[in-house]
Amino acid sequence: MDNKAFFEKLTGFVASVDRLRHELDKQSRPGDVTPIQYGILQHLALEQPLTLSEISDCFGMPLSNASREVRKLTEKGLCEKRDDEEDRRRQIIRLTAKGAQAMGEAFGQMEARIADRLEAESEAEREELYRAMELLHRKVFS
Amino acid sequence: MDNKAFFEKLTGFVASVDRLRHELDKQSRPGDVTPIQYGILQHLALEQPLTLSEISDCFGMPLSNASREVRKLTEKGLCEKRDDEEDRRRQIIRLTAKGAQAMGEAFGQMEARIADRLEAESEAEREELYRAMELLHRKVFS
DNA sequence: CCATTTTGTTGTCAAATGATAATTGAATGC
DNA sequence: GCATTCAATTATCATTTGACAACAAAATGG
Repeated sequence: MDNKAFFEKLTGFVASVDRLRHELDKQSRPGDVTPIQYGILQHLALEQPLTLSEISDCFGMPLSNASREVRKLTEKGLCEKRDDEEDRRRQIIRLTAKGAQAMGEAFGQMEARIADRLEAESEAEREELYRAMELLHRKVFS
Repeated sequence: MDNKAFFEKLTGFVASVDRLRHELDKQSRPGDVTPIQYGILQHLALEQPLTLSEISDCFGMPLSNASREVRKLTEKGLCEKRDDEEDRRRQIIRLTAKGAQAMGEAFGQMEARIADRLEAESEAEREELYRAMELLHRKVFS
């Protein structure tokens, strides 16, 4: 298989992933949270706590903008900042109980949609899909 | 495997795909094209021609905005509109030679980066990755 | 100690995006 | 023929995002 064929498959695949993400986000994102803010909340829901620098790196966003978005989220009561005891320059970001609940609901909705989509698949097929994601994640999407 | 475990894997996977896409786009996107416009160009590079409605559907964008973005692309000489002969309400969108060349270069850059990333993989492994994408595309990311 | 680096904050600005309404011309269904 | 639907255009507006500059406080490395 040449690079070109592989790359074309990859391009189409990435586009399809993007579409599903867009669709799921659209349905599950709370109305008072912007898309980028929702991305930050999702990241926090999967991995806590995070520092501002980590958020800024992960989203390829200048630190100044990460700070702004996180401030807006804290103003909405969805996450909170705390000084790092070890390095007091750092801010440690966590979801609040309210934020965790909001993300729990959002993820629940998404989970239900994914479950619908996989209804027809057998247990063995699900495991195959799981392994496919794991493989691609490890080898392509580092 | 329960829904939750599968869903968590999916969420992490989608985030990683998004990060790679973001990184590749950042490096390959021409400076005079906005991110959304670049998405439209990529779509056209993979599938031509498209109508405005198809573009608007695919990106979940109101038709009015799709029209605006495509107009900007035509003003930049990267794509062109033509009346559909069969249904004269429709506009058929294609890349111009200039647009095709620009996307050829952009895709070439991305392809090279992907090739770097897969350098270590054997032919058999590449084929496995290819099949994994195909499987996930078909069964999950419809 | 002192210069430098790291981490974050605040403010500002232009550009990109999302959303809506009003309008046109072409097709479709009866 | 006529109402309705469809595809697209244009205009407008608020919001979101990206980018940059100036600043402050804490850590680091001599």
